[in-house]
Amino acid sequence: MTGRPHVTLEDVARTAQVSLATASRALNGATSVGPTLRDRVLAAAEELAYTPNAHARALAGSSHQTVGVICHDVSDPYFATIARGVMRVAGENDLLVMLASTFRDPQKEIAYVSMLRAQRASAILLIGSGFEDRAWERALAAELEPYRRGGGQVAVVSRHRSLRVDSVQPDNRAGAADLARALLDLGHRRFAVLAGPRRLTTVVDRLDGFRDALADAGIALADDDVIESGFTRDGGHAAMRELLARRRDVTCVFAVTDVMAIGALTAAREAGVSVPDDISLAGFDDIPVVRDLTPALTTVALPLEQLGEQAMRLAIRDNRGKRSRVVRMPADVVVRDSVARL
Amino acid sequence: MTGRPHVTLEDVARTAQVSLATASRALNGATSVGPTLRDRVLAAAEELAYTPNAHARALAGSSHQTVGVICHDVSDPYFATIARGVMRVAGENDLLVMLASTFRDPQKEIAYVSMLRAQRASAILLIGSGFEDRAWERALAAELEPYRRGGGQVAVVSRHRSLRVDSVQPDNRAGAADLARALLDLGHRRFAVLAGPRRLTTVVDRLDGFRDALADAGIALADDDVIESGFTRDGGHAAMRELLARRRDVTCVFAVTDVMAIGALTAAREAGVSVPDDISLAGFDDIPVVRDLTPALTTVALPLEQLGEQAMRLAIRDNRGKRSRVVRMPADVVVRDSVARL
DNA sequence: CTGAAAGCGCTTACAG
DNA sequence: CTGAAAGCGCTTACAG
Repeated sequence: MTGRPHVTLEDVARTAQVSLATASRALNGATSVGPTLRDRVLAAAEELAYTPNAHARALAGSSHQTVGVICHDVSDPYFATIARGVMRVAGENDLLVMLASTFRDPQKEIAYVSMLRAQRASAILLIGSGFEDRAWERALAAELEPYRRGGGQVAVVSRHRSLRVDSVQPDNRAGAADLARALLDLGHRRFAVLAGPRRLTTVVDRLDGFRDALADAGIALADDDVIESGFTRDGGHAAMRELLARRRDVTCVFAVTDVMAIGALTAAREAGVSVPDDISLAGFDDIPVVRDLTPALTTVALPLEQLGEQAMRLAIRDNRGKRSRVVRMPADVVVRDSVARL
Repeated sequence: MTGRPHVTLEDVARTAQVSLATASRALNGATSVGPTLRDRVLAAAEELAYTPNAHARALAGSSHQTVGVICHDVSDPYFATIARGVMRVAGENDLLVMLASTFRDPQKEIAYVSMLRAQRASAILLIGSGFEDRAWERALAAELEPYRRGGGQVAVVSRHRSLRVDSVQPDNRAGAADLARALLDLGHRRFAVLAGPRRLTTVVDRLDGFRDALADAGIALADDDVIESGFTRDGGHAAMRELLARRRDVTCVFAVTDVMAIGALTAAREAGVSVPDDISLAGFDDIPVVRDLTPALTTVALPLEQLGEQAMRLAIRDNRGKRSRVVRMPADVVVRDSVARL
């Protein structure tokens, strides 16, 4: 820090000609302070443009008004929409949010938890899929454990295999199964799935739900019918290109996220393949923009903003000692124009 | 904070049987500490899962590794994309970002600056349009002034009339003018504009640029040709509905942001009006998803991620004493399928 | 290279 | 109602 030093409580106290304690009390309103002195303190603070030092406050034992939120990528509409819910609840509770983007690097996730721990964030929210990776899970737990022991709250959105913390669980598996059944009802029998990396629990859950429902109807989804690609718009685009190049007899494609479906839709258009006339397409999440696509995308709707709101509420409501809470969120199939009835 | 108290440096020092000073030095690596003692300290810290208290560090005069970022709405693709650039640079510099969403409430913007000031964030970034409002500007300046005096860095993206701080300026005016000329070249003569609230500087700049370029070509844009609406997808949707209801002879519509254009596109589709066969449509920003729309949207491309990166870089590179820096960013017209040649 | 001690800016019992 | 003083958990001259 360069420049003139900060104005401190001491400056305010001196200007108001009161003790440090009185200045502190007057500013915090809590304990009673005589009106004369209080006004003098307030006036002095105003005049000096005083702002309390949050670090000193936190150290001295007052409240930590910050929470940490870790997501994979803020610019992904899925996270951006969840983040909106998080920010709203945070704002309502006068909390400051420290938001970190891991850019899907598991190591960064752990590094950020560590930083947030150092900041003594009162809560840490992990938004987004966990990784199916034992070593990573252990390392994450090793950071989270002492954090919680020190009184920190932890809440996650999506499934993290071995983390015993409060969580908001979108019903990925059931939603994908419902989608499969809806598509079967429309007459589809030959499917392909555009999937993200299988180390992501979300991918695994959706894929399993979809596959199992098909199996229940006597339809097998071969490994070959699942194209694994990046968990992004470009990943979906590439996967769809690959699928179309193979020229298979697929009538319906399920992209495990809307973002991938968006890329897939454009890939189809570029290849001169009409959706849904030549091939049907469905996604998952119901991010805001999918109803503005042409055709509007059939998908499994998750109440994204609520996911964020709920996670934040879990983190705010202390839950010491009790066992971890789980808030399940519904996943509802929304049929739009991107799927055809056969 | 409930639960067991945090592990402190003192615990580490005791465990390692060294002084507080030595433990501190060993952990920070800076000053030299004998290898034996250093190893003992590191082992103790590891064993106790020690994490330094960032508040104590900040108070004691070490570095503040946090920066504050204030935007209107994280879930808006425009901000989300800019935020991506911000997060990347922050990550590269081991900075933690405190992100606040004002939800377009000017008062909240000021309140957040105040909170960030209290946190002693080393820099504050204001992302997004300023408001054309004298009282608000004064109040904002009243927070920012003492912050900067105390050594805080400030950088903004977009124009803020009276804030004399470092800024990243997308060329809204010139970009809109270029767009107007491109549309004129395609043969359009009757235009309408779907605008956001005029108290936003971004709206004013784009509108003025567009209008002036038309005027230069001898075409007047009547007040009546400008429909003011919300700065959102739904705002664009409503504005387009209104325009179509008026059944005017407009051949081309300019929505001042892509997000509004997306809503407008759907409104047209719902009304059975074909874009671009019946009416042409253009946006501004080039958020990622617009190339995936049908038709792909003609727009004015802003290097959004770079906007965020540059702002963060300005904030990181100290600029004490020198006058405020301005980084201009190009705005390039990208013609896609949503506009027809007449 | 190592340690004792002051100080960062607050809050909060503890007295009065 | 008000004040003197201890303490939060670190860092960093200052001595040795």
